[in-house]
Amino acid sequence: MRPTVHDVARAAGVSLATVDRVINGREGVRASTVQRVEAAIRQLGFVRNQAAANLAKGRVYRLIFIIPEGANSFMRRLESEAREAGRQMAPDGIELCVVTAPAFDGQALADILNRLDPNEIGGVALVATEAPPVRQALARLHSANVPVVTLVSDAPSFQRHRYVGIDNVAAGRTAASLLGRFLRGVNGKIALVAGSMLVRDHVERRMGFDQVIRTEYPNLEALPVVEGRDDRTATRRIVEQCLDRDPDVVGLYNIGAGNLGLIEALSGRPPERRPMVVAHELSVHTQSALESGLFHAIINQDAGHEVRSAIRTLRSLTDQRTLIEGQEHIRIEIYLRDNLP
Amino acid sequence: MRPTVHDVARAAGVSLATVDRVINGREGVRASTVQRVEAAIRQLGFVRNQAAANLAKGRVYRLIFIIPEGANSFMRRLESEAREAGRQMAPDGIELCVVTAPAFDGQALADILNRLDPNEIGGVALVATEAPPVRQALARLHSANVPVVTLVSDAPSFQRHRYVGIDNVAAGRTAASLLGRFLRGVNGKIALVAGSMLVRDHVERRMGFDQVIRTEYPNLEALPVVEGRDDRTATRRIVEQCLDRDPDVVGLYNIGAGNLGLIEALSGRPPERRPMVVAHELSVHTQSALESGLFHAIINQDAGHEVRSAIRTLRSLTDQRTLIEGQEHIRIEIYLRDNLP
DNA sequence: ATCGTTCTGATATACGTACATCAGAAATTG
DNA sequence: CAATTTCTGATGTACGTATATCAGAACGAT
Repeated sequence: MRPTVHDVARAAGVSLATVDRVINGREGVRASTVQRVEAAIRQLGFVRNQAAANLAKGRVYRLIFIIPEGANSFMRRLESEAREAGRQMAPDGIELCVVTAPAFDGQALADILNRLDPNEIGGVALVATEAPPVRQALARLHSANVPVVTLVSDAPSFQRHRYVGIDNVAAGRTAASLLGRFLRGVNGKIALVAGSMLVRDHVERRMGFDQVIRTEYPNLEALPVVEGRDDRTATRRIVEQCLDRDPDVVGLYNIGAGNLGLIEALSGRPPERRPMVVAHELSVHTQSALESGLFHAIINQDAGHEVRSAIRTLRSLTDQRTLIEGQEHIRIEIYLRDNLP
Repeated sequence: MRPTVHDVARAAGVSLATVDRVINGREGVRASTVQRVEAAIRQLGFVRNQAAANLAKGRVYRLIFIIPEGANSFMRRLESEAREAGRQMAPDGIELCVVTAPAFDGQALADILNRLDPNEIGGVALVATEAPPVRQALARLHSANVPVVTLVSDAPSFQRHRYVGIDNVAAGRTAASLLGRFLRGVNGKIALVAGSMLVRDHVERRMGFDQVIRTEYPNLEALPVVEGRDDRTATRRIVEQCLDRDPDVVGLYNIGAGNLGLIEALSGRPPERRPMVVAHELSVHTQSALESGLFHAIINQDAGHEVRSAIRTLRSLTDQRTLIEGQEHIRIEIYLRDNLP
């Protein structure tokens, strides 16, 4: 049986109340006594039983998840995973509140953050837009000691405790390596489609992609990015234009969302005139595009994993428990037709 | 606040004791009363607070992990992850006991299983060798209602509650697709190296690999498997022989362990005479082989994830709680130099 | 109607921790 | 040395559930 506060009290020769004061950092204990208690804790290897503590406190971890609105299927996935996780975690005293915010709208996001009462909440996870009001709102939460994690996309200026998401530069490099390897011995151009180059994760992916293509695949040339605003019809149109205009396009990297439009554009072309395609985010659509050979690889980040990792991170921040680092690392997943889940 | 047993008792118009009898399936309650209580539970949406229940029961989940001995670095990784998880989970009332068994020795494994007292343990996770005594030992545990999960490799004849590991046929297919794509337009042979074709996961990977190469890459021909018994020097020797003998070898798939020997064999050859290489399991060695360009892709399963998934699965089997399926799926991870963790 | 069963209620204790109260001991001050 | 102030101990209650005991109620059978 693991040692309890009672054991600590006995070992230190003090009362339960004193042990409690020491453990919870309350004042009114002489320094020398504190030392005796701490020595006993170390010696016995006492670790607080968090479940019992939560029970006694009647604690609920009230966590807020803020996710962009709109048709972006990854964000919708993230939202539904968050709601699902909220349901699953309720018995463990986690109350998860999922909120949506207008996409790409820094002020709206900041308003939501500023309306949060630091005393009422146990943590915030958000997909952050990079804008001054957001930075300020995050700074406010930070100074009020509210645990905060950013999801999916990060910025160095954000005051947050942790970023939960993939390394987007590495993701771009990975896309380039896949296309480069798949197009071994082929000369030609690669079309790049993004949602918007105003979004940091897209910029970073682009950067990583260029690095690798330029230094390692001289047979390939990356064309300037065309923007589809993560929108189906817009993406379809620009992809069609791009492929029609330039017959040398042998590869395509879709940096953002809008995969539905991309699939439509590709299906409309004869198989021999389709490029090698790498896109992001697994969904029913991209998955069947992989299976049918329209897409050749998909780079994915696991939305469910991100949500659960964010929850664990926020919880451990309020509990001051240490995390299992390996469990919280979000992988850059590569899917071919053969290793689909 | 979530409803408690007290609320249920009040709503059903019965006492706390009766609610307890119903919830824990104890006898001594008239059928009509049981129905009233169950109705109240449904109506209030009562869910037992597992933390409080464990506290009251003083329950410890005593779990046994059985992992093969030997130099196989994936198994060592699995072992250390299990021990680490055991340390981390101890505060949550999980007592994890990690045991090693002689590799490829069905009888020894069965002996360990048969020595386990079903009343003393809360679950077993094991890397199972396929052999009759093992089957029987698993059947015994099964009939004693001990939760059991198999790790890494599965067999249809095993009586277990769940398999925690990757789909090895799909892993083989994935390896073939990678080599096929990377060797676009190249004619030649592919060397296959396995630990032993007596091990089921190796056989399955081989099967998946052949399926894809034969049907989709007529330019490539898979050579017969050579066995390196997951051993460093043996693997080195057979790889060297194989590459020297056959200059047409343009690709190599290492199905099992023994990556150190493979790396040595490859380093000893001039760069232009090295094949395209896909291997299994990420480690410091395979990782640096990827980075230096000796290996071109690695297929991995996350040992830490497998261990934690096994623990969650065993726990939920004794608690009768439902799992989050998405969290328990073990991915076939593909690593290139660019998406290393 | 009486007896013996079978249910049910009331009540208490326990798990490990948090937190509050109050009395008394020890240290510090004048 | 007395008067404070600061520290410590003893004790009780609470969280939500499990479990045990015992008395009494409702029930079935005779």
